[in-house]
Amino acid sequence: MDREWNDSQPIYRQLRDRVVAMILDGVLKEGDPLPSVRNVATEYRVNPLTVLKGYQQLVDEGLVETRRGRGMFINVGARSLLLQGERQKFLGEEWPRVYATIQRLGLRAEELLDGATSRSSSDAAQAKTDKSNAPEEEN
Amino acid sequence: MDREWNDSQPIYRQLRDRVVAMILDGVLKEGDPLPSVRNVATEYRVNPLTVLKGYQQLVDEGLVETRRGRGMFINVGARSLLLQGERQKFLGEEWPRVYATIQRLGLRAEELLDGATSRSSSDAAQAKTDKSNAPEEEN
DNA sequence: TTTGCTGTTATAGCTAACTATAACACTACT
DNA sequence: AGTAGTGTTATAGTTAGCTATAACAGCAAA
Repeated sequence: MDREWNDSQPIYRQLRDRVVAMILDGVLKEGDPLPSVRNVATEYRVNPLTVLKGYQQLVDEGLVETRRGRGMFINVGARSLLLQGERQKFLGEEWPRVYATIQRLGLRAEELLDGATSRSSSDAAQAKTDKSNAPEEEN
Repeated sequence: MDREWNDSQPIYRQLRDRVVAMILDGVLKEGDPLPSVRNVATEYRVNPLTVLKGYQQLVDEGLVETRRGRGMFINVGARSLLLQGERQKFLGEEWPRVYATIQRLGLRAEELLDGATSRSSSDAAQAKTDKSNAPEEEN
Protein backbone atom coordinates (compact mmCIF):
# COMPACT_ATOMS: atom_id res chain seq x y z
CA MET A 1 0.00 0.00 0.00
CA ASP A 2 1.31 3.36 -0.93
CA ARG A 3 2.18 5.87 1.63
CA GLU A 4 1.68 8.83 -0.64
CA TRP A 5 -1.08 11.08 -1.76
CA ASN A 6 -2.34 12.50 -4.93
CA ASP A 7 -2.85 16.22 -5.13
CA SER A 8 -5.73 15.82 -7.53
CA GLN A 9 -8.13 14.73 -4.84
CA PRO A 10 -8.59 15.29 -1.13
CA ILE A 11 -6.91 12.78 1.13
CA TYR A 12 -10.09 11.70 2.85
CA ARG A 13 -11.61 10.71 -0.48
CA GLN A 14 -8.51 8.81 -1.50
CA LEU A 15 -8.67 7.04 1.80
CA ARG A 16 -12.25 6.10 1.22
CA ASP A 17 -11.32 4.81 -2.22
CA ARG A 18 -8.54 2.66 -0.84
CA VAL A 19 -10.81 0.96 1.61
CA VAL A 20 -13.32 0.40 -1.15
CA ALA A 21 -10.59 -1.14 -3.28
CA MET A 22 -9.59 -3.40 -0.43
CA ILE A 23 -13.15 -4.57 -0.02
CA LEU A 24 -13.55 -5.25 -3.72
CA ASP A 25 -10.25 -7.08 -3.82
CA GLY A 26 -11.27 -9.21 -0.89
CA VAL A 27 -8.44 -7.98 1.28
CA LEU A 28 -11.06 -6.78 3.70
CA LYS A 29 -13.98 -9.11 4.10
CA GLU A 30 -17.42 -8.49 5.47
CA GLY A 31 -17.35 -8.48 9.25
CA ASP A 32 -13.71 -7.50 9.33
CA PRO A 33 -12.67 -4.42 11.26
CA LEU A 34 -11.15 -1.48 9.47
CA PRO A 35 -7.66 -0.50 10.51
CA SER A 36 -8.16 1.86 13.40
CA VAL A 37 -8.38 5.57 12.88
CA ARG A 38 -5.35 6.20 15.03
CA ASN A 39 -3.25 3.52 13.39
CA VAL A 40 -3.96 4.77 9.92
CA ALA A 41 -3.34 8.32 11.02
CA THR A 42 0.04 7.39 12.41
CA GLU A 43 1.07 5.08 9.62
CA TYR A 44 0.23 7.50 6.86
CA ARG A 45 1.20 10.50 8.91
CA VAL A 46 -2.13 12.13 8.52
CA ASN A 47 -4.43 13.77 11.00
CA PRO A 48 -6.90 11.47 12.78
CA LEU A 49 -9.70 13.80 11.79
CA THR A 50 -8.88 13.32 8.15
CA VAL A 51 -9.03 9.56 8.50
CA LEU A 52 -12.26 9.81 10.39
CA LYS A 53 -13.75 11.89 7.64
CA GLY A 54 -12.91 9.24 5.09
CA TYR A 55 -14.33 6.52 7.27
CA GLN A 56 -17.48 8.47 7.97
CA GLN A 57 -18.12 8.56 4.29
CA LEU A 58 -18.13 4.79 4.27
CA VAL A 59 -20.59 4.79 7.12
CA ASP A 60 -22.83 7.19 5.23
CA GLU A 61 -22.74 4.87 2.25
CA GLY A 62 -23.89 2.01 4.42
CA LEU A 63 -20.72 0.04 3.88
CA VAL A 64 -19.35 0.23 7.34
CA GLU A 65 -20.72 0.19 10.84
CA THR A 66 -19.40 1.71 14.01
CA ARG A 67 -19.26 -0.16 17.31
CA ARG A 68 -18.47 2.19 20.11
CA GLY A 69 -15.23 1.46 21.81
CA ARG A 70 -14.49 -1.48 19.53
CA GLY A 71 -13.92 -0.17 16.09
CA MET A 72 -15.49 0.08 12.68
CA PHE A 73 -16.62 -3.01 10.82
CA ILE A 74 -17.51 -3.87 7.30
CA ASN A 75 -21.19 -4.57 6.87
CA VAL A 76 -22.62 -7.67 5.32
CA GLY A 77 -23.59 -6.94 1.77
CA ALA A 78 -20.95 -4.28 1.48
CA ARG A 79 -19.17 -5.91 -1.39
CA SER A 80 -22.15 -6.49 -3.62
CA LEU A 81 -23.41 -3.05 -2.79
CA LEU A 82 -20.10 -1.70 -3.97
CA LEU A 83 -20.00 -3.75 -7.11
CA GLN A 84 -23.32 -2.25 -8.09
CA GLY A 85 -22.63 1.31 -7.14
CA GLU A 86 -19.06 1.61 -8.24
CA ARG A 87 -19.75 0.04 -11.60
CA GLN A 88 -22.53 2.45 -12.20
CA LYS A 89 -20.44 5.38 -11.16
CA PHE A 90 -17.51 4.30 -13.25
CA LEU A 91 -19.46 3.58 -16.40
CA GLY A 92 -21.59 6.65 -16.07
CA GLU A 93 -19.01 9.20 -15.09
CA GLU A 94 -15.41 8.21 -15.26
CA TRP A 95 -15.21 5.97 -18.28
CA PRO A 96 -16.84 8.36 -20.76
CA ARG A 97 -14.37 11.01 -19.74
CA VAL A 98 -11.43 8.63 -19.97
CA TYR A 99 -12.59 7.25 -23.28
CA ALA A 100 -12.84 10.74 -24.70
CA THR A 101 -9.30 11.42 -23.57
CA ILE A 102 -8.04 8.23 -25.16
CA GLN A 103 -9.51 9.20 -28.47
CA ARG A 104 -8.33 12.74 -28.18
CA LEU A 105 -4.77 11.56 -27.69
CA GLY A 106 -5.09 9.25 -30.66
CA LEU A 107 -4.57 6.19 -28.53
CA ARG A 108 -6.49 3.03 -29.10
CA ALA A 109 -8.67 1.72 -26.35
CA GLU A 110 -8.43 -1.91 -27.43
CA GLU A 111 -4.68 -1.92 -27.04
CA LEU A 112 -4.87 -0.35 -23.65
CA LEU A 113 -7.43 -2.85 -22.50
CA ASP A 114 -5.33 -5.82 -23.56
CA GLY A 115 -1.89 -6.10 -22.02
CA ALA A 116 -2.03 -2.67 -20.66
CA THR A 117 -0.57 -2.59 -17.18
CA SER A 118 2.98 -1.87 -18.30
CA ARG A 119 3.31 0.44 -21.26
CA SER A 120 6.51 2.34 -21.73
CA SER A 121 4.75 5.69 -21.96
CA SER A 122 7.10 7.07 -24.58
CA ASP A 123 5.34 6.74 -27.89
CA ALA A 124 3.34 3.79 -26.71
CA ALA A 125 0.30 2.76 -28.65
CA GLN A 126 0.78 5.18 -31.46
CA ALA A 127 -2.12 6.64 -33.25
CA LYS A 128 -2.72 5.11 -36.58
CA THR A 129 -5.89 7.08 -36.71
CA ASP A 130 -5.14 10.74 -36.34
CA LYS A 131 -8.67 11.34 -37.48
CA SER A 132 -10.26 14.72 -37.67
CA ASN A 133 -7.36 16.32 -35.94
CA ALA A 134 -5.55 17.88 -38.81
CA PRO A 135 -3.27 20.63 -37.56
CA GLU A 136 -3.53 22.47 -40.87
CA GLU A 137 -1.57 25.63 -40.27
CA GLU A 138 -3.34 28.52 -41.78
CA ASN A 139 -1.77 31.77 -40.76
CA MET B 1 -19.57 22.87 -24.23
CA ASP B 2 -20.83 22.23 -20.77
CA ARG B 3 -21.58 24.99 -18.43
CA GLU B 4 -21.03 22.96 -15.34
CA TRP B 5 -18.25 21.99 -13.05
CA ASN B 6 -16.99 18.90 -11.42
CA ASP B 7 -16.40 18.97 -7.71
CA SER B 8 -13.56 16.50 -7.98
CA GLN B 9 -11.14 19.06 -9.32
CA PRO B 10 -10.62 22.80 -9.04
CA ILE B 11 -12.31 24.88 -11.68
CA TYR B 12 -9.14 26.44 -12.95
CA ARG B 13 -7.70 23.04 -13.75
CA GLN B 14 -10.85 21.93 -15.46
CA LEU B 15 -10.69 25.09 -17.49
CA ARG B 16 -7.14 24.38 -18.47
CA ASP B 17 -8.14 20.88 -19.47
CA ARG B 18 -10.96 22.12 -21.64
CA VAL B 19 -8.70 24.40 -23.58
CA VAL B 20 -6.24 21.56 -23.98
CA ALA B 21 -9.03 19.38 -25.30
CA MET B 22 -10.04 22.06 -27.76
CA ILE B 23 -6.50 22.33 -29.03
CA LEU B 24 -6.18 18.58 -29.43
CA ASP B 25 -9.53 18.39 -31.17
CA GLY B 26 -8.51 21.12 -33.54
CA VAL B 27 -11.28 23.43 -32.42
CA LEU B 28 -8.59 25.90 -31.47
CA LYS B 29 -5.71 26.06 -33.90
CA GLU B 30 -2.25 27.42 -33.45
CA GLY B 31 -2.26 31.18 -33.73
CA ASP B 32 -5.87 31.41 -32.66
CA PRO B 33 -6.83 33.60 -29.73
CA LEU B 34 -8.31 32.05 -26.65
CA PRO B 35 -11.76 33.22 -25.68
CA SER B 36 -11.16 36.28 -23.54
CA VAL B 37 -10.85 36.02 -19.80
CA ARG B 38 -13.84 38.26 -19.26
CA ASN B 39 -16.01 36.46 -21.76
CA VAL B 40 -15.34 33.10 -20.29
CA ALA B 41 -15.86 34.44 -16.80
CA THR B 42 -19.24 35.82 -17.78
CA GLU B 43 -20.35 32.89 -19.86
CA TYR B 44 -19.51 30.29 -17.23
CA ARG B 45 -20.40 32.59 -14.37
CA VAL B 46 -17.03 32.26 -12.80
CA ASN B 47 -14.64 34.81 -11.39
CA PRO B 48 -12.20 36.37 -13.88
CA LEU B 49 -9.36 35.52 -11.55
CA THR B 50 -10.25 31.87 -11.73
CA VAL B 51 -10.19 31.94 -15.50
CA LEU B 52 -6.93 33.80 -15.47
CA LYS B 53 -5.41 31.18 -13.23
CA GLY B 54 -6.35 28.46 -15.65
CA TYR B 55 -4.97 30.41 -18.57
CA GLN B 56 -1.76 31.20 -16.76
CA GLN B 57 -1.18 27.54 -16.41
CA LEU B 58 -1.26 27.21 -20.16
CA VAL B 59 1.25 30.02 -20.42
CA ASP B 60 3.53 28.29 -17.95
CA GLU B 61 3.34 25.15 -20.03
CA GLY B 62 4.45 27.07 -23.08
CA LEU B 63 1.22 26.42 -24.91
CA VAL B 64 -0.10 29.92 -24.96
CA GLU B 65 1.33 33.39 -25.30
CA THR B 66 0.09 36.68 -23.98
CA ARG B 67 -0.06 39.82 -26.10
CA ARG B 68 -0.78 42.80 -23.95
CA GLY B 69 -3.97 44.51 -24.69
CA ARG B 70 -4.83 42.04 -27.43
CA GLY B 71 -5.40 38.70 -25.87
CA MET B 72 -3.87 35.29 -25.42
CA PHE B 73 -2.86 33.19 -28.38
CA ILE B 74 -2.03 29.59 -28.99
CA ASN B 75 1.63 29.05 -29.73
CA VAL B 76 2.96 27.24 -32.75
CA GLY B 77 3.88 23.74 -31.77
CA ALA B 78 1.32 23.69 -29.02
CA ARG B 79 -0.54 20.73 -30.40
CA SER B 80 2.41 18.43 -30.85
CA LEU B 81 3.76 19.50 -27.52
CA LEU B 82 0.46 18.46 -26.02
CA LEU B 83 0.27 15.15 -27.82
CA GLN B 84 3.61 14.25 -26.32
CA GLY B 85 3.04 15.51 -22.83
CA GLU B 86 -0.55 14.51 -22.36
CA ARG B 87 0.02 11.02 -23.67
CA GLN B 88 2.84 10.52 -21.28
CA LYS B 89 0.86 11.88 -18.39
CA PHE B 90 -2.16 9.79 -19.24
CA LEU B 91 -0.31 6.52 -19.73
CA GLY B 92 1.92 7.04 -16.76
CA GLU B 93 -0.58 8.29 -14.23
CA GLU B 94 -4.21 8.08 -15.12
CA TRP B 95 -4.49 4.90 -17.11
CA PRO B 96 -2.88 2.56 -14.57
CA ARG B 97 -5.33 3.77 -11.99
CA VAL B 98 -8.28 3.42 -14.33
CA TYR B 99 -7.18 0.01 -15.50
CA ALA B 100 -6.91 -1.20 -11.94
CA THR B 101 -10.44 -0.01 -11.33
CA ILE B 102 -11.71 -1.79 -14.40
CA GLN B 103 -10.26 -5.07 -13.23
CA ARG B 104 -11.44 -4.53 -9.74
CA LEU B 105 -14.98 -4.07 -10.96
CA GLY B 106 -14.70 -7.08 -13.22
CA LEU B 107 -15.62 -5.13 -16.31
CA ARG B 108 -14.86 -6.49 -19.74
CA ALA B 109 -13.33 -4.79 -22.73
CA GLU B 110 -16.33 -5.31 -25.01
CA GLU B 111 -18.69 -3.59 -22.67
CA LEU B 112 -16.42 -0.62 -22.44
CA LEU B 113 -15.78 -0.43 -26.15
CA ASP B 114 -19.21 -0.67 -27.70
CA GLY B 115 -21.37 1.87 -25.97
CA ALA B 116 -18.46 3.85 -24.64
CA THR B 117 -19.65 7.41 -24.84
CA SER B 118 -23.32 6.78 -24.25
CA ARG B 119 -24.08 4.43 -21.41
CA SER B 120 -27.34 4.68 -19.64
CA SER B 121 -25.81 3.96 -16.24
CA SER B 122 -28.72 1.88 -15.05
CA ASP B 123 -27.53 -1.60 -14.24
CA ALA B 124 -25.12 -1.53 -17.10
CA ALA B 125 -22.83 -4.39 -17.89
CA GLN B 126 -22.75 -7.18 -15.42
CA ALA B 127 -19.47 -8.96 -14.88
CA LYS B 128 -19.40 -12.52 -16.08
CA THR B 129 -15.85 -12.81 -14.85
CA ASP B 130 -15.84 -12.25 -11.15
CA LYS B 131 -12.28 -13.51 -11.12
CA SER B 132 -10.11 -13.64 -8.06
CA ASN B 133 -12.66 -11.72 -6.08
CA ALA B 134 -14.36 -14.46 -4.17
CA PRO B 135 -16.23 -13.08 -1.21
CA GLU B 136 -15.94 -16.35 0.66
CA GLU B 137 -17.65 -15.58 3.89
CA GLU B 138 -15.75 -16.99 6.79
CA ASN B 139 -17.11 -15.57 9.97
C1' DT C 1 -9.99 -0.68 38.98
C1' DT C 2 -6.52 0.20 36.01
C1' DT C 3 -4.63 -0.01 31.44
C1' DG C 4 -5.14 0.20 26.75
C1' DC C 5 -7.47 0.02 22.87
C1' DT C 6 -11.55 1.84 20.20
C1' DG C 7 -14.42 6.15 17.94
C1' DT C 8 -15.61 11.16 18.74
C1' DT C 9 -15.67 16.08 19.88
C1' DA C 10 -13.60 20.63 20.82
C1' DT C 11 -10.33 24.56 19.79
C1' DA C 12 -7.66 26.84 16.97
C1' DG C 13 -4.80 27.91 13.04
C1' DC C 14 -3.04 27.47 8.09
C1' DT C 15 -3.51 27.25 3.05
C1' DA C 16 -5.78 26.77 -1.40
C1' DA C 17 -9.69 27.74 -4.08
C1' DC C 18 -13.18 30.78 -5.18
C1' DT C 19 -15.77 34.91 -4.88
C1' DA C 20 -17.04 40.24 -5.49
C1' DT C 21 -15.60 44.64 -6.69
C1' DA C 22 -12.61 47.86 -8.48
C1' DA C 23 -8.88 49.82 -10.64
C1' DC C 24 -4.68 49.82 -13.70
C1' DA C 25 -2.23 49.29 -18.24
C1' DC C 26 -1.94 48.30 -22.91
C1' DT C 27 -3.88 48.14 -27.84
C1' DA C 28 -6.90 49.22 -31.49
C1' DC C 29 -10.59 51.39 -33.79
C1' DT C 30 -13.30 55.59 -34.49
C1' DA D 1 -9.37 62.12 -27.44
C1' DG D 2 -12.59 58.79 -26.53
C1' DT D 3 -14.31 54.22 -26.29
C1' DA D 4 -14.07 49.54 -25.91
C1' DG D 5 -11.74 45.58 -26.01
C1' DT D 6 -7.62 42.99 -24.08
C1' DG D 7 -4.67 40.99 -19.68
C1' DT D 8 -3.38 42.12 -14.80
C1' DT D 9 -3.22 43.62 -9.99
C1' DA D 10 -5.19 44.92 -5.48
C1' DT D 11 -8.34 44.19 -1.39
C1' DA D 12 -11.00 41.55 1.13
C1' DG D 13 -14.04 37.99 2.51
C1' DT D 14 -15.91 32.82 2.44
C1' DT D 15 -15.39 27.90 2.39
C1' DA D 16 -13.15 23.35 2.26
C1' DG D 17 -9.34 20.61 3.43
C1' DC D 18 -5.83 19.62 6.56
C1' DT D 19 -3.16 20.23 10.66
C1' DA D 20 -1.82 19.97 15.96
C1' DT D 21 -3.24 19.17 20.47
C1' DA D 22 -6.18 17.72 23.86
C1' DA D 23 -9.89 15.81 26.01
C1' DC D 24 -14.18 12.90 26.28
C1' DA D 25 -16.61 8.31 26.12
C1' DG D 26 -17.25 3.28 25.44
C1' DC D 27 -15.41 -1.45 25.63
C1' DA D 28 -12.46 -5.30 27.15
C1' DA D 29 -8.98 -7.69 29.27
C1' DA D 30 -5.27 -7.86 33.09
